[in-house]
Amino acid sequence: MFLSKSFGYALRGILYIAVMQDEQRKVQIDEIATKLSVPKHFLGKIMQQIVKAGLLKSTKGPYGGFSLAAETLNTPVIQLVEITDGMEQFSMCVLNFKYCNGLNPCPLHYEMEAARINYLNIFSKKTFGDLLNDSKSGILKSLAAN
Amino acid sequence: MFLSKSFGYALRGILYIAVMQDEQRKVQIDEIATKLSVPKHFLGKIMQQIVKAGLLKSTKGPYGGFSLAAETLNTPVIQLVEITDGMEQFSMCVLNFKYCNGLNPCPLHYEMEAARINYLNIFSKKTFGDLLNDSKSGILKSLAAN
DNA sequence: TGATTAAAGGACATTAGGCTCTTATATATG
DNA sequence: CATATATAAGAGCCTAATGTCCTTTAATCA
Repeated sequence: MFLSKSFGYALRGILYIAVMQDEQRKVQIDEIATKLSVPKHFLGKIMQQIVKAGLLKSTKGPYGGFSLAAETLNTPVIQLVEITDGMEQFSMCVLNFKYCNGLNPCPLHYEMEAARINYLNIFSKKTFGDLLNDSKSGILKSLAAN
Repeated sequence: MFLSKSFGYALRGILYIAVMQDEQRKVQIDEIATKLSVPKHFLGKIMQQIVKAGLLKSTKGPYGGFSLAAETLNTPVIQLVEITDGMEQFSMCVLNFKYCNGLNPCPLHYEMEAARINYLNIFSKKTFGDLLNDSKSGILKSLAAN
C-alpha cells in the first residue's frame, strides 16, 4: 500500500473527534481507540505528532482530551499525509533512481508522474470537512467498520 | 512509496537482460548486480520468483544465466507487480477498513478508486517491450543510474 | 495540598521487508 | 568421472514500521 497504517488511524481519529466533540466535550484517546478498534497507545503517539503539527489541540487532566484546531475542517488532507508519511513518496522514483527527472527519466518516469499528480490532487483538494460532508449519514459506522 | 524495492530491482534486471542478451549469451546475476548497483543475493531471490512465474528462463552451469521467456516483451508490467508486490494494494482500503466498497464506502473510497484504476491502467497497458522502446537511446545509462 | 484523570514521553517487543552468507545442486567440459 | 562454474535454496542478520508498557507531567477538583 502507499499510505501507512498511521495515516489511516490518524484520519479515522480526526474524523471521529470532529463528529463527537462539542463546546464542552473533548474526546479521550481511550474512547477513540475502543470505538474504532485501533491500538490505543500507538494511536496516542500519532495524535501527539498531530497536536505538534497543529491540527489537533489537547489538554491533560480531568475533562481533558483532544479537539480539533480552529482551521482543521478547512485543511486539505494532504497535510495529514505529510505528518504521518512525508512527501518524499511523491517525488521518489519507482525504480529507486536517485536522479530521475524529466531530463534523465527512468523508463516509467512520465507514467508515474501522471499517477502521482493524480493522487496528490485528491489529497490536496479534499479537506477534512469535505470528507465529513461526503459521508454525512453513515460516518460513524463507516469509521468503526473493520 | 507505491512499489517495493524488489519491484524496482526486478524491472531493472529484466530490462538489462533484454538489452544484453543475444542468441548465444545469457546474462549472469553477478553482472546484473554489478552494473545496476543492486544487492546481488537479494536480486537472486527475486529472479528466482520471476523464473517460477515464467517471465524469465534460467540455466545453471557454465554459460548459464538468465534470459527472457519468449513472450516477456509483450507482457504487461502489471504481471511483475503481481509477482513482487501482489495485487492486494489495488483493492485495499486506505483507511484499513476490511469491508470498504461501493455499498459501504469509507470517506475516501470513490476518490481512491478512481486513482487506483488510473494507476492500474498504466501497468496493465505498458509492456516490457514498450518500456524498452520508449527509452531507446539512453536505456543502459538510465538503468544504471542511481 | 493531595487525589484523580488524561496526555506526553521513554523504553522496549514484535513483525515484515530488505539484505548477506553459506551450503546444496545442476551442468558443461576436459 | 571429476572439476569448475553458476544457479537454487535456506538460515540468519539489520532496519524501520508497528504495537505495548510503564513512568512522568499537567490539569482539575475536592
